[in-house]
Amino acid sequence: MGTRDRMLDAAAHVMRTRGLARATTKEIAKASGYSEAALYKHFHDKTDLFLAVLQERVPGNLRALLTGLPERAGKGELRAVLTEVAAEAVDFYTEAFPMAASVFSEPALHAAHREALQERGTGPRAVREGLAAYLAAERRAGALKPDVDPGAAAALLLGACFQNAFLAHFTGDPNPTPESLVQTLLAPLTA
Amino acid sequence: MGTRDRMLDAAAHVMRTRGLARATTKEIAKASGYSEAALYKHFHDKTDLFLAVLQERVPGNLRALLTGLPERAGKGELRAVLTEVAAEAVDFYTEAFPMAASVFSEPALHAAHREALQERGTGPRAVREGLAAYLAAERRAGALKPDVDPGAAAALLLGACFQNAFLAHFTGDPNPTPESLVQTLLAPLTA
DNA sequence: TGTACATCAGTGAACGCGCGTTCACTGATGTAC
DNA sequence: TGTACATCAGTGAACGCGCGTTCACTGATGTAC
Repeated sequence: MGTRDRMLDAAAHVMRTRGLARATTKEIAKASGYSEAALYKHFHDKTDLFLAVLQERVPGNLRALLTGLPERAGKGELRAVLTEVAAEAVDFYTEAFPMAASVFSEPALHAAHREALQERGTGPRAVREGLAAYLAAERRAGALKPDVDPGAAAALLLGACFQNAFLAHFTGDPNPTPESLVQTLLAPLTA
Repeated sequence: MGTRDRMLDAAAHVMRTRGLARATTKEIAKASGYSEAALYKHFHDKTDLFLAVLQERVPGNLRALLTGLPERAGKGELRAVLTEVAAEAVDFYTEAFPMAASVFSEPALHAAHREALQERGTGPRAVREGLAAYLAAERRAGALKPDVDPGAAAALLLGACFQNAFLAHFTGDPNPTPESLVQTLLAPLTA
């Protein structure tokens, strides 16, 4: 693992454990095992470092799971797949939250980040879109009713996971489980 | 409107418009029309000021709407009520997001905030709970099936609104509308 | 093989700046007699 | 009514500190002849 990677790991770690306000160049340098000056050999400035963290240290398990979804469509696994995705999504969002918060701190960082996302055609929407694509495939396969809106369904499920992750940062109170969310999403609610 | 209120307004405004990192005592003092020193006559320190913003400047329309829900249960308005709540929730979360992000910045602020919420028995969970209570009432009234989980249903709908608000801060891409979310939530998905 | 120089990752110490905070103070208003 | 003092909201200017950033430098490794 190269120096740069160690620095990104250190930055992500400090952001998560010490809070954004404590994620200073000194603190990150110390955590990485290098000098502050070394940071500037690898990143143009602090915004550049944070931008790299945002782009390269967002946890990747969920993305991998979503990539594999298309070929699992139409095999009667709908409920299992959704439950799996929901569970993974909670973990993903829980880890990503403190990093995403940094974007509300610095308008300059926010703008640069948004631009970088647009260029790469990715971003926080990609997760929703990945799940929506899978749901559309299941609909085509006949597992979902033809008038179902895959985008809305993905938004409901992932939104609940997203908010669960946020709330978990505030209180230890229990959230609805992935199973109950999927059950409630799939079943008819009205009598 | 008293001095203290003007200061809180100014702080909330600066946080929303200039970003957390620019929400300094200087900037807030300037926006409020008072000196920095005056800030310290009304708040013990900066954390105390931020804590007050978090407690007293979270937008209140949604809360008012939720308070009025119980008496609207069992009147066949289910879909309309949910759509109204969802629309209001998006506005609420959009406004509240930049302020909530501040909590990920300072562990000390986070801890103090969490403690204050616990004491007052309120917090970000209260919204979900308010909606869940309404759904439970509708279920009792027979508008929802008896095996519906009100907590999970509230989590799905509000979670989607929460994430919509977050995503709107990143890109201008359209999100699922409140109507489509409610429709997808209520209707049976599986064939 | 030895020598002279180039390259490169990384450092310690310092820099100026803007931050949160405090100080001694002011001027307006209230109050006692 | 006039005078002397108390109270109170608010200020301008300064404080020390820690921040992000840069500087001149070092020592190890590579390369030419």
